[in-house]
Amino acid sequence: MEYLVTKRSHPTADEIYSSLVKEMPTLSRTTVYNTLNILIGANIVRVVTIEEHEARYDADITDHGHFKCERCGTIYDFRIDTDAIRTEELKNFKINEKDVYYRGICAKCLGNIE
Amino acid sequence: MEYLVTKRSHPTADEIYSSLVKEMPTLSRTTVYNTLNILIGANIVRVVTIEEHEARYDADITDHGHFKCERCGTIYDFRIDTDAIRTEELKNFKINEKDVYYRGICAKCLGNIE
DNA sequence: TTTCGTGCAAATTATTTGCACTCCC
DNA sequence: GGGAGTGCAAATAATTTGCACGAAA
Repeated sequence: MEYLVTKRSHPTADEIYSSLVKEMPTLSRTTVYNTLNILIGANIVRVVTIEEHEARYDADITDHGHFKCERCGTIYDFRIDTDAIRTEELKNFKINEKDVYYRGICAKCLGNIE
Repeated sequence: MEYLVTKRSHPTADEIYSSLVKEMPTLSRTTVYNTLNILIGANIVRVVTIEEHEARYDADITDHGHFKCERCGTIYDFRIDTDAIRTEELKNFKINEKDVYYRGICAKCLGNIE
């Protein structure tokens, strides 16, 4: 948990394992998954599934979107005003969770191209 | 492709396979995946990754959000005005793709509970 | 003949599960 | 002792890949 909070990137389970196993040599992947699932159940951690094949984890559970640069792979957070999204079609729906994922090229990579 | 366009649900690769294999007994899963990937590459089909473990496919490539009912599993489309989402933080970013996923309980299931 | 779509079966990979072990009350 | 957290190794499951076959051009 401390790792997720301090490192504000959006690591995969494997990245978490690889980083932490250096300090805790006995750590196993199972424990990483177990712990993550507990944290998710407690609503302290969110899953970011911006990539199809692997889940990423985020200790920031406030409403915000994720942008993934298709060139450098960096994932950026951005604030969103979800209330601005008109959703008349979901008028009588109970919305528990909102995920907004954008993909494209970030400003840094765009600058490097020119 | 015809299947995806007529059936407006958001089937998984396996659902597509299972449905089509009845009409085309020689069909293989490989061909389903091959074809889907061609269609995705041609920007005719979008992947909906509202579920972690399996990809769903959508022949509607216009900007719209997806709502998944956690009770009945139905996936609803809803129109979104993506321009209404203020994204000053992505000012100089090139955005290629926008995915909006909501989860909760749909009106129909809410009605059944009471 | 060469190319392309197809299909089988094996490989891949993130995640889950079964089970055994240890630590701590 | 008993429960919880841990870790190994095997299982699971969606998707990809290697390869070979057959039709079409």
